Amino acid sequence: MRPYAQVLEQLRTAGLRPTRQRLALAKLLFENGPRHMTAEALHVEAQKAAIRVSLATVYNTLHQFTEAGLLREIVVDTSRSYFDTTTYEHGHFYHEGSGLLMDIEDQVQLAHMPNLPAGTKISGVDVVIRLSDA
Amino acid sequence: MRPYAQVLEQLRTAGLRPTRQRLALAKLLFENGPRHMTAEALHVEAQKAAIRVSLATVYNTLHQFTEAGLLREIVVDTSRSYFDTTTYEHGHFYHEGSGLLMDIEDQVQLAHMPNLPAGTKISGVDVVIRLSDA
DNA sequence: TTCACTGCAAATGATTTGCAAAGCA
DNA sequence: TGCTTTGCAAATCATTTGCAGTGAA
Repeated sequence: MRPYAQVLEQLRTAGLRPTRQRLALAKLLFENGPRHMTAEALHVEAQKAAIRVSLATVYNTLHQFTEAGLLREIVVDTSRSYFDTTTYEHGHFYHEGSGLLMDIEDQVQLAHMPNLPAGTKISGVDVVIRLSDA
Repeated sequence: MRPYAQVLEQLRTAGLRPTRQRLALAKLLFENGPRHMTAEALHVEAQKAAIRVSLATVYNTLHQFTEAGLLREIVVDTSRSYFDTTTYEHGHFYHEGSGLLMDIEDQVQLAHMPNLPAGTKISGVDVVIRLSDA
């Protein structure tokens, strides 16, 4: 539930114009609580909401929002990209059967951080718990 | 450094014939310590070793070995699949710039396991520490 | 003799890109 | 007016698949 003003602000900061398509997609993404969307799914949802936007623009917009810090890309499946509206670092449950991706609400932390290879620094820590039906 | 006999044994168990291509690829994969390979990289390596094998067969073989439990697939990048010769659960360092994937030697465990969604069970826990140059 | 296996080339599917038309500052 | 943005269709790229030929039991 990110406020409209914040979206505008971040678009402006990123040098992105608040076009009809970007605002409409932002509304779908941010006015419904935390979400995990694929480009295809967002496009379908836009169509249903009678928003005229091409799939190419959905892809562009997702990447631009990610660079602007409004979204975070989550890698759980080689066959498609997921974008998460929750941008701080947190773990995920991934249900392989359904393709459903969920935030892990509890704090998941590593018991201890391993030593890094020389000359490197951490750019992110991904924790994915893969689920199947019990 | 998996022994030849074990590879044969696991191929037999999986109902896979020990063909020239499978044995040659197994040798490249398992006789050089722990490795993380993409299909493309393994194909190039095979060519250099004068092993005649098509890219399609490399793909088939990687998947068959994975199903047979000789390899584990690691998801770190939507643009390509990595296969790990170390099959027990362990974390990875992924260097985004170079595409290099490394095992984390220290034991990385979660500080505590979160509650799972109802009706699900864990099929795997992936920990990936993304690295960039310091 | 049969069924598995391989290689080739074509198909696939998600994503990206080139470019002309349309939109916003 | 001048730079962005969009949409379409074509291009890409890793991966998969159809199928005829090859090989192993």
